Amino acid sequence: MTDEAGGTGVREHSDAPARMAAARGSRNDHTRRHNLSSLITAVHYGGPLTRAQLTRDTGLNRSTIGGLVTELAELGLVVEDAAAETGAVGRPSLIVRPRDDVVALALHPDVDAIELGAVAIDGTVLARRRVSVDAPPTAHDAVAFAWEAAREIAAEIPGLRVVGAGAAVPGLVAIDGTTVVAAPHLGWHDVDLGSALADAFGLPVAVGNDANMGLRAEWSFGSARGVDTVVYLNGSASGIGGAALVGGRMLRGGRGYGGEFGHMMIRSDGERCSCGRHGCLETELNADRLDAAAHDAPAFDALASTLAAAIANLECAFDPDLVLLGGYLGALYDARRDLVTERVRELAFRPDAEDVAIARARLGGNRLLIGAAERAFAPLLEDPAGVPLVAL
Amino acid sequence: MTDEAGGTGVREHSDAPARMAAARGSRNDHTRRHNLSSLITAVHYGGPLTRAQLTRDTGLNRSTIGGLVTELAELGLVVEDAAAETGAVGRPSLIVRPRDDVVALALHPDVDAIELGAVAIDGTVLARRRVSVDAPPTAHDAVAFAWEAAREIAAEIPGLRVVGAGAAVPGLVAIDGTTVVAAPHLGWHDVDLGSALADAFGLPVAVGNDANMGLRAEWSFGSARGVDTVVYLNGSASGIGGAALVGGRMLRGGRGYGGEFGHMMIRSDGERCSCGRHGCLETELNADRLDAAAHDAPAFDALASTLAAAIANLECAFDPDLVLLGGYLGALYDARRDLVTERVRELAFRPDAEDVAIARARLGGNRLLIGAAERAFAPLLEDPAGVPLVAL
DNA sequence: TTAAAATGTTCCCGCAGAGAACATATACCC
DNA sequence: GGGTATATGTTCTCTGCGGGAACATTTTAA
Repeated sequence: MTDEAGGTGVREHSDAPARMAAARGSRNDHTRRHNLSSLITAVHYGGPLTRAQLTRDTGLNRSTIGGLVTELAELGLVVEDAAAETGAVGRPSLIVRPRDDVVALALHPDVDAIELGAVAIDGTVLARRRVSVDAPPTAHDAVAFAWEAAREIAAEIPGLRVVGAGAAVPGLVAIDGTTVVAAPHLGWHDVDLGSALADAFGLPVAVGNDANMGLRAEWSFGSARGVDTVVYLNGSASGIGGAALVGGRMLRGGRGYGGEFGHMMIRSDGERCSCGRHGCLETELNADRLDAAAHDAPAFDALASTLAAAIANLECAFDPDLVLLGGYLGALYDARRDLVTERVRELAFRPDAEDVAIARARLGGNRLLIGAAERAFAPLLEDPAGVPLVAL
Repeated sequence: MTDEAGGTGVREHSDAPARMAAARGSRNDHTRRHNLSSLITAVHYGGPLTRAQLTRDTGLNRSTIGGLVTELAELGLVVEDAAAETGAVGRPSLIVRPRDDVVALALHPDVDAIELGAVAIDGTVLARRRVSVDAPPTAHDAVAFAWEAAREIAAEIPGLRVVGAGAAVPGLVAIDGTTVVAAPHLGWHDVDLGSALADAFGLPVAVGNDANMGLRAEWSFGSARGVDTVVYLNGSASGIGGAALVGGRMLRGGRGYGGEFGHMMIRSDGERCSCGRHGCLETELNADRLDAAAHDAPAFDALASTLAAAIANLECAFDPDLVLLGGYLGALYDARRDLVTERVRELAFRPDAEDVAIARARLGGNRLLIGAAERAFAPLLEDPAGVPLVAL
């Protein structure tokens, strides 16, 4: 026993509460909330499902499912359709589908453009607006554009009900989900984008790093759908963004800066990086170098090997089920798929010969909007009866 | 929307169940189980606590706490003592403490010795047996010794009730928690230690990597007590073991091989490592090099800088609340604390100037036994009424 | 047309926690 | 030493929620 926990003394002020953050006392209505959450989550990720399927998936009783679905319908979150022709024996089961007028707003300010989308609860991007900008936008620019675009969308699609807004920002976002601590390419430092958005829209807002949002989208509806442990690397003009999903949860870190794999050291004698260190991945393998090597096979192969080394390094740290590559890293992988696979196999630490699974991201232009919307939907999925919807 | 989830079709066989592993339908008795778990978990980590404290911590009603504690007492897991003198106004609250005759067995086979301990539910090592060996033991040796040692301990302390056994092994352990896939220093490959132990003892067994077990112990009762995100590096004769706690959960990875930071690339032109790669941390910074540099300040400082580089690398990947160092890495850190801190600050990616928190592990010789026991206690803490205790 | 199968609906039961009312045990004040 | 305030343990009742049986509904198959 350690010095601080032994003996027979009673500790009136224990650290137990900290350990019990997820283990609070549970009341009966927590059960109800949990089950409502299970159902809306199931139709969110799984699309339209029959009541019978929900009964099997959850293990709950038919009658309970009936009551829960009725409550979700009264909350305006799902609708029940008559069954399609199934060809099966027995009374056809009602189809539960998420309503397509429940949306989240998703904002993506970047160096050359600002984008806003309205994303339905099933992941469909119902509408989007984009404006190109000559100079990196300020947070005020982003909020002003978001407001205008939202008015337009509201006029175009009447009757939308909004649960909240999410924003994907190319930079470091604090753990509070509102403050952009540093977005060098935008020139933002300690900008409280979340509060600005929340004040403008009167909605709950979640701000996050763009790579995290991208991985979230790919996990929900893309190449990493439902995979438990994923490492994500995305190459863009502003460098390499990284994110990781560990045991089904986003790696956030103590301050929210976790997953910055672009600054993992990949060559100890490499060039100096903007972060002050030497040989960071995003310095050794960036868009400029890739362009320069486009017609120089050995140089191109060397870059592919660098990618493989990064993957191998991440593989021994995370042992992921899947390594997901986006942006120019996805393109590089597709162009030298065999070489990358072979080099990873050579370098990989894994004792079983089985190859590391590598895939390319595939949601494309909607990825960040979908990911930001996912963040905004999260509270609704957790407590369907506790989150108000407001008219857009 | 993606190609696979759009449209209006009904998916009878959705992937929803996979997403709902932790979101299964919940019955009322789940609530009871959860609350029992909360209480036993609280006294496990927090030591003796008053009923009043438990009431505040959980938010449950006094009467509910009374019933729950009574049930835990009937299960033989806790005892209630009369209050000590508190000096406070009001009726003194009963003290709930874990019973000290509920134990887990903890086994630690290593290259030069085998060790077995009986660890009480409050983390106290009640008894331990150790035998030195000339050659690395086989799994059979380990099980045979464990059996003998357990018989001795049973004779020494009568009346012990055992919940299960845990084993900490210096090597890679599969995600199933029973198979040692590769323990090079022991010469073990694909050895099913878990089943061998379970067959011998008739108990549930959890086998794990020694670094994971060590971090678990430090998190429960040591330097990382209750910290949410921790990166752990432990230097021993058999190399550098690594482990990470992410959001309060152990980083395991898809196959159970996560956290192998000893094979993180730290010098791209470094020496060849036993794993086949070059410049792995445990090759650049091992016990031999440390011994050789003991009386050579510049060389010693260089090793400290290597440690700092490793910490900085892990810091930008995980953004941990704490970096925990054990074994010779802890000693190295203590010897060059200022240098390591300064180099980490130089290299650190974090935008806020705040230093990365670094600490030395402190549980010492009992660490692995405590960690292995923690793993064995985990099912009991999760479902106190569902795990049988057997006489030792 | 009838039987079988699967699902929706209704009603009742049991379990678990909340809360009120009461009992008990301490400290503080006079 | 006695009375009061305060905090906690105990008992009893109430409510909410899921399970399950019985019945109703809707389909396919014979």
